[in-house]
Amino acid sequence: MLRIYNTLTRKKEDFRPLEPGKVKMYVCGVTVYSDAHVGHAMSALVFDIIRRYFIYRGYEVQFVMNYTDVDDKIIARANQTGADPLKLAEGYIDAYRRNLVDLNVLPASANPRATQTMAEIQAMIAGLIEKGYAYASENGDVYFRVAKDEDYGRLSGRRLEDMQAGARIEVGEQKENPLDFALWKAAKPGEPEWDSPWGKGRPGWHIECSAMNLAILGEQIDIHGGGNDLIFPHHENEIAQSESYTGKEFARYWIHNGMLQLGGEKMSKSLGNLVTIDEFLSERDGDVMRMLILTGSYRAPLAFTDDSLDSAEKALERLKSGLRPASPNASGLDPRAAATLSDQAEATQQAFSETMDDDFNTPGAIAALFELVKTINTARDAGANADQLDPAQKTLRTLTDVFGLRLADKQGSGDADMFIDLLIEVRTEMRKQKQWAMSDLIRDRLKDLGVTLEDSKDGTTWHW
RNA sequence: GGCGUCGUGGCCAAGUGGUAAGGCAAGGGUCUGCAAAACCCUGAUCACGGGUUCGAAUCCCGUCGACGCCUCCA
Repeated sequence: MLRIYNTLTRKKEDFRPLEPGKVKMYVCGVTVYSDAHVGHAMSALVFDIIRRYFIYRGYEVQFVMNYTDVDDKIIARANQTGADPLKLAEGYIDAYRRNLVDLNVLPASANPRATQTMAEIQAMIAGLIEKGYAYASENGDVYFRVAKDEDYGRLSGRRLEDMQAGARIEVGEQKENPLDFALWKAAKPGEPEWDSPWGKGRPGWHIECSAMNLAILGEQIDIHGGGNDLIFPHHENEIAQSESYTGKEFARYWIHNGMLQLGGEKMSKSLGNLVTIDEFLSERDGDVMRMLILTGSYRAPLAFTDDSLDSAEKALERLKSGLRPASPNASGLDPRAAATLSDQAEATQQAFSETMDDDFNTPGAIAALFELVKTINTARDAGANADQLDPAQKTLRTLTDVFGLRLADKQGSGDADMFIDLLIEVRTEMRKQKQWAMSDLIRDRLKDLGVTLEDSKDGTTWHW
């Protein structure tokens, strides 16, 4: 039984989908007003891994991730640069899409955008007004009436009374209660605007997610995810809107990833302590970021440092070592010794699932994979041939696929392979004649070109 | 101040009642012409102080500390 830590109850709970065998999940995407950073990558990767695990377990997964393509920051940014806000957003959406591809994140079932969900958003706002959960102010804003929602605050564990103290109404807002939040914002001059029953304007931030969920996934979903910085107010408000509108429980399980830390602090656009995904990928492979996340637990803060990345990179190499081919002249193991390979493969597969079932415990699951790697390497050293290694290596490949790791060699154009093989063949002859100096030169020069040779008593292997 | 998460070997980190997985780093060794890789061996009593229990890293109370949210934020 898969167990998930539910932010709503602060407990691990058995996962029971609304519909057997199917998972509806929605993850809050990004507001596209600048380049995405590795913190966004973390969130995308965490939920990609969760999604892939559901698929591995045989679920049919509907995965929706939105783009917030109209909001204050986008408008502010556009005004600074003289660009059109919607075009600006479009550009950043394209960039983020490319980032996700580079990070090997599976494409979402749907990527709704605020600007393309306008009808649904307005319908929902109108419904909320009708039910008394929202009101339009004189200036054309529409606010959600927090006091009308008895269990407001249940996700973030806050009580309205506690929050009243520090809350203030900004100049120009016409709220009944300082904690009321905007569903619709009246347009100011020069801003993107849409017609509505309340005058020209644009949606507030929270309503788009509620409307998109309703439009694409329906009134109830299994899993709602996002960074834990969204718990309040964003997800709290989503619950308030959706449940007030439909009268039904919105999401069964709320999953939140921890924040990526740079210099001991949360990486964020407002703090400015960020590394963009593009910057990261120019330095290291996307697998490294994924591995970093896998070696930590998704709910905890994660340190993004050179040391932690180096460590992740090495760990990745270690996983890859399990996939290296048998030695060219392997003599083969006796059947009994070979059986330990398939035994371990089976044990690993089981340990993998058991561990992952416990709230996606990736560090534990990775540990299981390392055990398999060790068994494979030991067997290879002992002379296992390709056929004997195959089942265990297939298992390793399958399970690393579940994590979305590509484990690809650095380059490997393919065309060079035959020449490298030829060089090795020649070098092997030289080594037989003890021409060490020339043999070492070939090895060194190939190393400079990124090709690593490894000699063993059973022959020479190479990898990029 | 309120709400929440957390504090395990040099670093990262699993483990939520029965005497501490795994990775990285370090040291020693095997293999090897050398190198690399791989393999083997070596290390923690779990922030601190109380308490519950036959028994606690694991439950309870307190202290200290870190981080997140309480305004936009993955």
